[in-house]
Order: sequence, then C-alpha cells, then structure tokens
Amino acid sequence: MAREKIEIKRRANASARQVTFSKRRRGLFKKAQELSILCEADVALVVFSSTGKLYDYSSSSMKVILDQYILYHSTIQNDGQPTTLEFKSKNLKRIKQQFEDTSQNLRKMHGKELEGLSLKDLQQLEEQLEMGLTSIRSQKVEHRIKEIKELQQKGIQMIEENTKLRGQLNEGYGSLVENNDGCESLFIEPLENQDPQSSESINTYAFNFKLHNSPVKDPEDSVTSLQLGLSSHSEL
Amino acid sequence: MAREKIEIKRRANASARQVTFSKRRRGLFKKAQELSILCEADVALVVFSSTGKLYDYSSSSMKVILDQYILYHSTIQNDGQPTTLEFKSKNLKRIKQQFEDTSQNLRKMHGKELEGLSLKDLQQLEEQLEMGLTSIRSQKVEHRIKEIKELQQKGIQMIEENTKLRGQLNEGYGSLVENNDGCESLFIEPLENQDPQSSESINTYAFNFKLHNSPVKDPEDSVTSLQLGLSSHSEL
DNA sequence: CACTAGTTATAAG
DNA sequence: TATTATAAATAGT
Repeated sequence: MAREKIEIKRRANASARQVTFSKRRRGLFKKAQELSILCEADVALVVFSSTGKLYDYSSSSMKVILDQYILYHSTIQNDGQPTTLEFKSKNLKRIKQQFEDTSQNLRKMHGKELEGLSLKDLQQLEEQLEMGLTSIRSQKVEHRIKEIKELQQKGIQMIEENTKLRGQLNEGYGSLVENNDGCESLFIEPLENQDPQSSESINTYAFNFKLHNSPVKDPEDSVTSLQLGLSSHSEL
Repeated sequence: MAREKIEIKRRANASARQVTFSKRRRGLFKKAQELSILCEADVALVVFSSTGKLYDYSSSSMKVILDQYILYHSTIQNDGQPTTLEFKSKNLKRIKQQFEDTSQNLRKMHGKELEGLSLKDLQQLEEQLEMGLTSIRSQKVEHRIKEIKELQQKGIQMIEENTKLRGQLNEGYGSLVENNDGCESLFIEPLENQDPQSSESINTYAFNFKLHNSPVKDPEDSVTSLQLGLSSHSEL
C-alpha cells in the first residue's frame, strides 16, 4: 500500500520491521475499533511485539470477551482438545472438588461431620486413625532413639576428650589446666573415678547422661517414651 | 474508503451492517495475519458478530497468547482490579496450594510423611488423632444406641401384637390361628410364660432381643459395643 | 459475489 | 515524526 509493494513475509531489516510494526499495529487497532463500532461486534485484540511488549484492545471488557470465548469453545465446538483456558476452567473445578473431598475427609478424621456415616464407615475411619497413631508413635520412638544416639555420641566424644585432657594433665601439670575449649561445656562432672576403656561402661554412661539431659518438650511421656511402640495398640 | 466516506458509528441499515461486517472482518483478519508475519508479532484476535457468532485468529496458539496476556497482566501492570482471567489463574494456584496442604495434612494423619516432623508436631498429631478417635467412637456408640432403641421399639410392638393375638386367640379359638402377617416374623419364640404388663420386663426383653439379633457388620466388638465410650481413651 | 470509484493505509525516504 | 506516492481496503451498486 505504498511506494512499493512488499511481500508478506518477515521483514529482514530490523528497523524497517519495527517501523512497519508500529504503523500497521495502529492501523490494525483502528480497524478493530471501527469494526466494533460500525457493526456492533465485540472485538478483543492482543498483540505482542517481537520484543515482548503487549498491546491490547477490546471493544468492551477483555474479560467478558475472553470468557465468552472460553464458554463458546467449551459448549459449542467441543470436538477437539480443550483450549487451555477452558482446560484451566475445568481444572479449577476438578481441583476444587478434590479439595472439598480431601477437606471433608480430613474433618472426618478429626471426628467431625460423622452424622451420615454408617457403622462400617466409622469402623474404617477408626482403623485408619489407629494405623495413623501407630505410625506416629513409632515415629516418636524413632525421634527419641535418634536423640539418644546423638547424646551417646556426644558422651563418647566428651569421654574421649576428658581422657585426652587427663592424659595431658598427667604429662605436664600446670601447662594446660584452664583449657576447656573445643567442646561445648555440657553438664558433665569432671569424671571422678571411672575407667573409660570399657565400651560397655561408655554406653551406660552415655545413656544415663541422655536420660538426664533430654529436652523436656514432651513432659507427658518422658518416662514412657520407650514403651510407646509397644503400648500403642493395647486399646483394641 | 470507497464511493462515499462513511461516519464511524453504528450502521443503521441492518443488511448494510452485515455486509460491512463481513468485508471488514476479513480485512481485519488479513491485516492481523500480515502484521504477525511481517513483524514477527504474536497476535490474537477474537470477534463476536452482533448475532453472537465467533471468529478468531491467532498467529500461533490462542492458548499461549492469552496465557501470556494473563501472565503479563498479573506480573507487570498489576495496578488495577485483577482481570477475571488473572483472577482465575490466581484462584487456581491458591486452591491448588490449599489442596496440597490439606492432602499433606491428611497423609500425615494417616501416619505418612512424618520424617520432617518435630517431636512437638508428632505429639500434636497424636492428640488430633486421639480426639478424632474419641469422637468417632462415641459416634459408634450413638449408632448402637439408636439401633438398640429401634429394636426395643420393634420388640415392644411385637409384644403388643402378641398380646393382642393371644387375646384374640382366647376369645375365639380357630378363627385367626394362621394369621401371622402385619409384622415381619423376627426370630421371636412364641412367648412362653411372660407377663408383658410390666414395663420393666418389656425393656429387659427387648434388650436381650437386641443383643441376639443385632446385625453383625462389625464382628470385632459385638460384645464390647457398650464399653466403647468408656474404654476408648484408656490408651493414654 | 464482482465491480469500481473514491477512501484509507502505509513503504520508503 | 511528517510527507507522499502508491497499494490496499472498501461502500455502494
């Protein structure tokens, strides 16, 4: 439409392409608007430049038109793959439903909304909860065992450390008396009259050590912790 | 752009409007395509005629372009009300997240995926499950009580019926001997030597009756059913 | 739908 | 950005 006719293919010259884009984009939007006004059409136009800039026009509301577009695709010409927008819409419904189901399930596991359930349903639910409890209790035991092991490890470390220190003390009195660093000073007495060579005695020591220093997050069963795995199912 | 210049406003003549729509729509789509080709732009165009017919063009995929449009609006120019499409998108994400959270919660209540939990978390979980169990068990008791009441009711009905029948039998022998209808023949012995006048005896009767005829859906605790409400928390 | 006169869009500078 | 020669779109027939 101008001095020269151009072929409709990607304009090689970048600046010419940019200029053409600018001019033709304006032309296109103008035509879109004219069409909507002259013919009472609803028009939505979205253009991204090659640099990613967005230009859009809609005769009324972009939302309304695109929603209408989605609706059209999902109701009238539902023969092919769903548009992703339509898909999104369906997805949303599906997920909502799943969410509802899951929430309901969760509420039932909390002992709520049980009114409609049959005895069989209740029984199943009870079994599920019991299985959950078993699992959780054994996890608690795991936790405690891990704690014990860590404390044992620390105890062993400290015994070794103490042995070393005592050795050094025996070698040269007065030279390293005040050095207590390198190990956090946990509540360990200066080791009165023990022989740290026997591994059995080490274990015993470490274990007792643990029992007195374990964090008391969980006062209710600080003593029964080790029976939990066994006692958890005695209720049936 | 032709024989006469026309004003850009709704064309009054319906058929002229229709013709104009047809011509200009084609022009617009052609221009849209040319723009996309010449300038490597992404173009999405949606047009609804005044009669509701849909025409659309997109240089690549309508999905991709409109998703990009949504993305653009939700990230870059987030100054106004959210587009409903954007809103939908966010909604979807939110719901998905909620769903994930809820599912995770549910799995934990089933005793799964407990690895990362602290002792305190485990303790809380355990308490939730125990509360759930309490609720479920009392619901089971409710169920049984309801069953018992229904059976009591039936028992009472049958006793009354029997009384009536016996009365009739005493009045005129032979006249109604075979009539056993109107009440489903439950496993009730012909009532040997009981006095149905005492309400206490009625209740006792009905209760025993129940104990022997309750549905055995739930064999595990057919005997202990009545202690459930009491024993359910003895495990703590 | 085809024609065509007069209008509009736009390629190049 | 404004100009302009020319191509393209289109209103009315």
